[in-house]
Amino acid sequence: MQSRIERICADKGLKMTDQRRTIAQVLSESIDHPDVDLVYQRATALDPHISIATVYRTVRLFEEANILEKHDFGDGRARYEEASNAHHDHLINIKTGEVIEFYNSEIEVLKEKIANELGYKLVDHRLELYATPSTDADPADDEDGPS
Amino acid sequence: MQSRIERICADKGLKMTDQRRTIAQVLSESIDHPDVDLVYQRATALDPHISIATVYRTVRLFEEANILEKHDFGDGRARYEEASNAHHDHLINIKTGEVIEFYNSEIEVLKEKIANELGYKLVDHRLELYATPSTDADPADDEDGPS
DNA sequence: TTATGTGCAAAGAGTTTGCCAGCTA
DNA sequence: TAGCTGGCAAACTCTTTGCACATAA
Repeated sequence: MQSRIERICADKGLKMTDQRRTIAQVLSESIDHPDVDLVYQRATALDPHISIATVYRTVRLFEEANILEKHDFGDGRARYEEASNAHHDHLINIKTGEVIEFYNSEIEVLKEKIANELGYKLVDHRLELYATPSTDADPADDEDGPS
Repeated sequence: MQSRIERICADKGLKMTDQRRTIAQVLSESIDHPDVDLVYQRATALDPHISIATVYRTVRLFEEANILEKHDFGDGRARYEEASNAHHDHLINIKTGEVIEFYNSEIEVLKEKIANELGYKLVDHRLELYATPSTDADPADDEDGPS
């Protein structure tokens, strides 16, 4: 069974090895934003014949092929997620490290506008909100397990 | 003559050495967002008896004393600026590396609102716009009226 | 005087790379 | 088969730290 990313690799004509296939599968199945070490752990769990260097080379390859997006949430290591056509920003729960994606069109418009008013053309941007759960709010992932 | 930062250090009761005084002066006079190496270069130009380790230790000390703000603009090294009470975000000119500060109250409000709607309380945030200068020399060519 | 700061070099963390064997197309 | 790919360890960048000496208060 081809993973989503493996299919994209095939479309792009990338040579597929077992290692790349495994890493592609791991990334296709990751709904979080894993760092290289986490990808490495998940990949070696499926197939021990993968080195950390290959993970680094492969995520870079995928990033350059626009298959992955690289993020830096300020903890000194790169985190990856599958590239999506739908742009979004990130809210990082600083209690748990969990990353929540969100999109807000008003903010998107403002970003463009600010750049223009300063005499620039927006090429890229980064918006990250670092936050703690509201005490009385729904996202209760502390003790209670999900059902 | 005491630099602005040196005065703050005195207020906070930090022990002042020649090295700290020099680094404080360099940072007080820097209107850009220098990285550690640049601070080191500027400091050693004033006084060669300063090691890079001391610069690292001093910027960390100043950061912990809320004298400096540390930024990470995605190039793998930390950049510093004097802490100001006035919050602002950054636009990075990707052609030159120049950093422009800006403040937009609409964005500030939206950040809070988004976090709240997701069930979180905003603790910190980061907004960076990566942009190139508009080819047109006149920045006032956007259709929206200025704020 | 005494706690603290500094210089130097070594150590760390994350990431990249040279080289040769191994595998894909 | 030809040439790209992977494993391993060494190298690299940025940053921190152990230790002995120097210095502010």
